Amino acid sequence: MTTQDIAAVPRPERDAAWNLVRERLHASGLRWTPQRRTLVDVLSRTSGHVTGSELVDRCRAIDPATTPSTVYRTLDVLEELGYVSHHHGMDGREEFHVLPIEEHGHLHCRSCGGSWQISPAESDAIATLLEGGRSFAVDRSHVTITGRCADCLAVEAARPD
Amino acid sequence: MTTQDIAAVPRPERDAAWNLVRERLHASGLRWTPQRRTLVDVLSRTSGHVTGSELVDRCRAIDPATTPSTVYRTLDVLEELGYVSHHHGMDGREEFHVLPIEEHGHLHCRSCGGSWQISPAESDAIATLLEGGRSFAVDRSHVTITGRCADCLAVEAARPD
DNA sequence: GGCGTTTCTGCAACTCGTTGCGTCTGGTCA
DNA sequence: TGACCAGACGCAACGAGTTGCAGAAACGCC
Repeated sequence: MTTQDIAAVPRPERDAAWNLVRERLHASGLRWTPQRRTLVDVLSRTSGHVTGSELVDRCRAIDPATTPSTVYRTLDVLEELGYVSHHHGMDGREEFHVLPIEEHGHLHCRSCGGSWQISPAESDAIATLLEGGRSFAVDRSHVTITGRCADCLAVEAARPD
Repeated sequence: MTTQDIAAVPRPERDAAWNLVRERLHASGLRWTPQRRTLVDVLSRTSGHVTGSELVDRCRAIDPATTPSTVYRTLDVLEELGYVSHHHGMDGREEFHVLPIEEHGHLHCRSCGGSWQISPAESDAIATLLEGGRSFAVDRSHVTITGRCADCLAVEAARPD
């Protein structure tokens, strides 16, 4: 695993955003260390969802001395700065979502494990619906709904079981 | 396999429902063992939400020889029979919900960890909203929305931070 | 460049939950 | 009553993630 081949994602603003990480850390009195650089490096080449252990693995590919506790602690810091967000998948594993440009929720298929985004408008509608009757502020970026996707439904319907 | 058989059971007959567990197991070619009796015993005296490890602890209080793997495997079986349902809390821990009389989702406060039920009507509205635009069958009993409850919001508002 | 402060790291130990495997036993049939 | 066998059990090892602590090092200051 190396610098080049990961997803050919980067929009210009995205790299710019990542370059700001160091400054943001300094501004908060936090430090810029080789270990954090490694993780930011990995994250900057990642799009969509990754689990915590996947990130640990990718960091180890760059620096084999990487330890899990450092990665998870750095992820906490980056989450506080808004560079990643996390939620728990169906199996309870942590899933990190890199650079949430806009707040959105997720649909999660419990059969195939697939994941799709819920549009901000839909998250908003759900939040409004629930907030209407009670005093509760819905965290719009944490809306995760599980069920079964079209493909898995088709497979199940086809199988007489 | 669904919750349908017990969904119609009124609350007074809850104990009766548990007495049926043995028969339901037999009907499925499964066995009634002392370990399962212990867990069913614990569950029959539990309402609302419990974590897996809490259940292990309570079983150990009755039978100190209880092992976690047996408890979790039995919970899987009971979930398949519809006697419990589980979802993952904010911290990724498993949370079991005993005897889901009707399908409902949850509101979860990320500050205090509190949990409230979402009415079936609301779960339904959310499901309808999401299923409208796409091919996806929402699992209505797994709708879990996080945010902050009124109390925690008040506390945060009061603190100048 | 050297120094002091404070954050961060790495390790080890821990929790929660899962899985593989050999052994045991509940339930059935003769 | 005894034998059989699939299902269940207990153990041990594992994976993901967390935490406490002692030592390392980033960074501001002189």
